[in-house]
Amino acid sequence: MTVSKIKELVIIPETLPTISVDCVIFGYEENKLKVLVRREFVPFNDEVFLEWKLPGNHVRRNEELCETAARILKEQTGLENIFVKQFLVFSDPNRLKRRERDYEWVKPRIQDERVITVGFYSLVNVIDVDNSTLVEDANWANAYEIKDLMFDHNEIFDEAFKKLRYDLLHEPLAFELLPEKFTLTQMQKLYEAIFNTTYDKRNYRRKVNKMSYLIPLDEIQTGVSHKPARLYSYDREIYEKTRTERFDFRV
Amino acid sequence: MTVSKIKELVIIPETLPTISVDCVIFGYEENKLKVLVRREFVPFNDEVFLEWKLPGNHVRRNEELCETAARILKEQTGLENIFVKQFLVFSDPNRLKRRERDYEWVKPRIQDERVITVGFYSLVNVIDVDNSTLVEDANWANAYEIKDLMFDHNEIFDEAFKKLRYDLLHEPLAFELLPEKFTLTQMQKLYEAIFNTTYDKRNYRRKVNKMSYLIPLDEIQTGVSHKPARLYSYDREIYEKTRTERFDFRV
DNA sequence: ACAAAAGTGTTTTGGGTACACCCATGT
DNA sequence: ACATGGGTGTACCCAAAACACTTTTGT
Repeated sequence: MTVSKIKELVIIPETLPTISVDCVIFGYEENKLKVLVRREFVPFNDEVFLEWKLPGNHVRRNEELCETAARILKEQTGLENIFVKQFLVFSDPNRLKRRERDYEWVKPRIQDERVITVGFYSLVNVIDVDNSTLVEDANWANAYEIKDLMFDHNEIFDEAFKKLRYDLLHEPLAFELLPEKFTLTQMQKLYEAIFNTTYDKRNYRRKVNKMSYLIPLDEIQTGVSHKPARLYSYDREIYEKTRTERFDFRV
Repeated sequence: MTVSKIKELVIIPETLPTISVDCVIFGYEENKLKVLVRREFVPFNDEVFLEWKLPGNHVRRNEELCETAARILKEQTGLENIFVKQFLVFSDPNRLKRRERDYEWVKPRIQDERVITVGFYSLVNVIDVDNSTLVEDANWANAYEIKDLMFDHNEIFDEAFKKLRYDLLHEPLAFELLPEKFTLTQMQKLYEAIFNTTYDKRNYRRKVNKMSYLIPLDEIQTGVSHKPARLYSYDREIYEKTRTERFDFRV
């Protein structure tokens, strides 16, 4: 049996040795911005440390990086067809060796001591995530209270958050985190959660009312004990047709 | 003699097999935006094709990606301490195989058929480049007339140009392309070259006069056959102290 | 009736944009 | 004297920001 024959039979496809993808998965739930972190038990010096890291994985030989990111997302949340976006590459030759116990933990999991990682971020609506498909060691942490993460993952998170905020002002990303039909107040609260601020309701509405791709539906909220709000939906086609270079989503 | 002993003696350090850096080196000369491209002679089917590509290189085992980019810049232009910035990763598994003759050419130069490349861009003032240190096969091409490049390099160039324009509106990058002391008209012409447009002189000046880190010097142009212009310099420290999240360089 | 969120207009302020003439220098 | 680019001010319009009350529903 040749080596290539053996390779074909191996279930886990071959991965590239010195490159990986790490994902910052942002979630939105109860007007709060969350981030998915994974718990790991790290044995070191006869102790076991409870640590947290971002989900990540190796890149398979025949996949694009965004496919790696989509795969990580599926593994962690069960969701498919989710928006993912690369934001920065982290290439410090010592990035895995900043704390000895982290490196001891990761050593048997990598093929080369040098691993360059490409950071991706992703947006999911937490209510779409079936808690049974969320892997057991995953946890939705408050984005404003991220604890110490392993390796350079705090840095990766910080860069992802910066990029998320920038992109939200320049692309219609918010609709990845909103339900199909949403109220303007829901949209406003989402921006407030991500930018950690508050906006004036009237000014906010004046601004978003200029967006032709925000479609007011002939439908209102039901089951709320106050005046029901009008529902809106996002029309991607209108956005694609009418977008201009300089447009931004700032309010 | 052990393998590791041999490795120590090899002059060219070991490089990572599946990752490379490609550089889009922007230059500015005579109010024109240029890009450095390399000429390659590509033998294929008993013919020799003259082709062009972006400069690139493998990543050494102990260097950060930005060090790889700086090394490429030094090799191509002789310049050191130049601004470089990563902008996007290109990971199409077939990116080297889009044209058969390109792949035949590159095959003996790579360690693995799959190479993911990280795009960096860089800014140099072409008059700083000694033509004797510019490598022979390099050429400053007009950024608006880029010919067919090898592999996915047209795509890499397009993305670099997009990112350059974005960054120029949000960071004080222009000063990387301007001489130490410059006139406001020189600065305006630079933006006009990069954005391929023209601006109103009075409005442009009103805008840049609000930038506290643009220092008017007690010095004017000499040797020009018209009213000599005032010279300005850029004060990085003032910029760092006074920059705000939302500021932009749009005019 | 009350609680809770929806929905709506006006004023002020500052920035963007459009536009034309005189000035200082070298030849 | 002339050619060349340097340098300046004003008017209009629109967007940003600050600000408070009425409406509709469920309980």
